[in-house]
Amino acid sequence: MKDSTVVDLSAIRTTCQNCGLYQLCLPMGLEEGDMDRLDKVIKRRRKIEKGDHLYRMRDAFNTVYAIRSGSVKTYTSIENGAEQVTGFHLPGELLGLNAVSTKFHTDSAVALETASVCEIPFDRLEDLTREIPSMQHHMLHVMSEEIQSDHCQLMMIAKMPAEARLARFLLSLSMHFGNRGFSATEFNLSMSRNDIANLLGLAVETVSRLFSHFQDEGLLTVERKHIVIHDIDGLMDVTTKCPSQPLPNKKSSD
Amino acid sequence: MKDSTVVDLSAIRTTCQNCGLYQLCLPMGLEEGDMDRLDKVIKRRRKIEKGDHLYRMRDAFNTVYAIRSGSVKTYTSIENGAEQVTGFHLPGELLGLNAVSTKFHTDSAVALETASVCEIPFDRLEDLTREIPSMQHHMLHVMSEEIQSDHCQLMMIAKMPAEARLARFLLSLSMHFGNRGFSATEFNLSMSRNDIANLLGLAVETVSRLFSHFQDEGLLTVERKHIVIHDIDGLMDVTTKCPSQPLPNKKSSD
DNA sequence: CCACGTTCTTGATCTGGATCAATAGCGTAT
DNA sequence: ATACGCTATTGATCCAGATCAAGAACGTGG
Repeated sequence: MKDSTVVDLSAIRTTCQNCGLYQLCLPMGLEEGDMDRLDKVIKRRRKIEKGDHLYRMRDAFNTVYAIRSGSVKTYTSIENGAEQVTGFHLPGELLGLNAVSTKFHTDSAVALETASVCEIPFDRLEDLTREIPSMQHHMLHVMSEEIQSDHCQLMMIAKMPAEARLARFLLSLSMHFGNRGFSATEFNLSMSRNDIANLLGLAVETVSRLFSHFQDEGLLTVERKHIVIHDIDGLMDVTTKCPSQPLPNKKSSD
Repeated sequence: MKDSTVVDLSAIRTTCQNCGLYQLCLPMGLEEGDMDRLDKVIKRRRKIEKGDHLYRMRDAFNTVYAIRSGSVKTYTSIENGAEQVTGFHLPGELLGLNAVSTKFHTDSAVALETASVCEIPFDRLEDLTREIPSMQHHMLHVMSEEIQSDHCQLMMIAKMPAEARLARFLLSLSMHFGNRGFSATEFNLSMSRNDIANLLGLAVETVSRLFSHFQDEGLLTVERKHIVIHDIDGLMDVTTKCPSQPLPNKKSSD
């Protein structure tokens, strides 16, 4: 369904070099020779259908996944069966590294839509990491980025009101799409309202109401999964609407 | 300013081998020879007074810190001046690694009481990491642990009621003290109520009330900073008091 | 010693967002 | 088509925990 013509597929075998995502993904910053070595350990193009799991909590950890297309949700489940969404992941992102310390996964990863991923055996990756300095740096880089984004998420849930959380979520999606060459103002949500609510620590109903509210304000148009952002700056204003904030330079009315 | 006095400190110079924390800290799992190499790059025993900063947000990142004694709070500040506490850190913990991706710190670290830390230049550490496989693994280990604890924290703030959060916080402190050879049931809090509230995403008043409440229930005795836990199991029960939980075996009144 | 600032506790009130409830829009299997 | 299940929207009510307010306990410096 992807390359439907008669050409032989081996000739057009994808490599990191022609992946189009390589600047966002693992090979970022690698020299050509090193990229070839990486290429050799990667099992490419595993196809994943919506609802399929890349891995599940408690599975043994031996593979790292790079998303090529589609989107993936990660979540952890708690004793009592409740579920906490920890993130939505777009092409170019690396998944699974947080299991290094436990040797088994502490979260699950499920496709939100048809997706394709590259699989990288972790032990082979660790070898490479040792041999290629910039690769080592990159691994630490990826993990420290994750820590930072978690801190940000933490702060958001702990301190920001519901509307600011949703606004920030939408802006972050918009930015990611923009970075990947898609429209930053018009896109489809691959996740349900439920998943969004869960990620943001809100109830579904609240998310739904907020979408309607944003639409009433003229900030965006929402039709089910389809979003068109009309006023990025307006959304950013919402982001900073924290109760504890003095907001000295706004309107100057007082 | 490094080796200033006349007594010869070298005789009592601490090394990782005799640190007592080495099983919790960076040298964990290293062989003796490798530990010596690590020893050589570590600047030991920087003394930190209460309120002093190890580093501040936006500082250039070039050093990783290992806590030897005392305790340290990490926090990020948001645009508007609000502050989000991201963690309290006890002896044996490694600080600063999350700045790898940005090359500058995205959080600040301040001593909650007099503390001493080891400083490790990151570039030297990265070299070592490349040369000592188990060290490389350990670095990833430490970071993935941090990610997991952040996910846990996220879940807690997003899904658990106030009392469960405080109970979990106390149990986690208790466990950490226990692991370090101190009493798991009697200890002093080095952080203020304000800091606790901030970490847990609550108001100070709520934390204060919960302490009183726990005391009324006979779970613990609290006198300012001094805590004595009387009923660990009871506290654990509180931890699982989530509203979304069916709790079939509770009272059976309906 | 007392004065002043900080941190903590406790009580009274208020509110953002959860929960409950009902309906509407879609998807998809028969 | 029709029926069933799932997801989303919208309204009405409720409550956990925030906010406001007032003391009390402590620390620190004169």
